[in-house]
Amino acid sequence: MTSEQLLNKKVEELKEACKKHGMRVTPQRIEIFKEVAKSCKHPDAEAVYEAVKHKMPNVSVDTVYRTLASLEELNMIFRVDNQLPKARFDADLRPHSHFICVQCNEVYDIFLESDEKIQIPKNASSFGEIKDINIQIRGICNKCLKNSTK
Amino acid sequence: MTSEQLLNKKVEELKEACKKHGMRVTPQRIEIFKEVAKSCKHPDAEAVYEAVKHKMPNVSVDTVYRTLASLEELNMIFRVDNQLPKARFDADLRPHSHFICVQCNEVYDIFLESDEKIQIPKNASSFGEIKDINIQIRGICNKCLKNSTK
DNA sequence: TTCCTTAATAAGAATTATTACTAATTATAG
DNA sequence: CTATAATTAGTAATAATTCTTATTAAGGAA
Repeated sequence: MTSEQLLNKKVEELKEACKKHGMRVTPQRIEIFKEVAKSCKHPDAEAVYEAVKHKMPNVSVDTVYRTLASLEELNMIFRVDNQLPKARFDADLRPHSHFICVQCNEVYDIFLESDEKIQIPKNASSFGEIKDINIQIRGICNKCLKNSTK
Repeated sequence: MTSEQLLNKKVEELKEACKKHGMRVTPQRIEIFKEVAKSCKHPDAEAVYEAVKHKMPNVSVDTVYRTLASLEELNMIFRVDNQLPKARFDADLRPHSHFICVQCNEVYDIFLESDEKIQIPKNASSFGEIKDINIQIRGICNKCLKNSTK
């Protein structure tokens, strides 16, 4: 399946999710979702706004923030846990972790190998009902390492 | 060792770290650090400010933010990865994870049992140089679960 | 001890990210 | 076709954090 087809499939999922929750399928919603879904950059709200503006010059900042929030409620996207001032979004729902570069703030996806499995700490469930688990690895990415040795 | 003694020990560590890095030991630094170190609440900057104000009524918001940042540089405290608008701080340097309640935003420490070990995803190091790893479990804490069934 | 350099602080203004509001307009989905 | 959810534009509010400038005080030197 090409990335184009994969994206279309995700858009279809979004449409269904909207209908299921009595939300209208609007071009803005589609575009904003596609922007997050097609990027591996884990964009922030501003980046999404800038990108969507190319296709829809009239889109408003407000719509982007509102839409990102509703896509999150639909569980079509989620926020990446980070220590940065801006929220970063991810539309890849497969369980995975993130490598966050402390220098350039780039966020990379880390997928586990087939024989690996995310380990939930034994006594985690003693604190309450678990919804999800997030793992971030912080460090300096290869790109930044390369630049600093120049 | 009492918690009082433990706190004093940590303060001594801070003083040494300051000297080592050519940073002055100021009452504000001590107080702000103690406030984070003695709490298990993972306070945000505002909470630290409010608490410190009781002892030092003239302390400024700015000093709290600046000091928290420099304590972080000294590796005496760190930020808890979260999706909340406010940064939360932790002075417990022992490796541990966090349970974050999505309802009340409380942050609980999760320590691994002696036979457990944090698993770093195999291909994490392929992205760059790893500095640290963070695990958050998101869910609804026992307190909130109890309140919602009432 | 006193002096001196300069790091650190206080106070409040400024900035940044995000959210909210208004009212008029658009366009989805039944 | 129609009811109304969603959007736009523009502005305002808010919340978290950072900057600016004058002042203070830590800690080394005399």
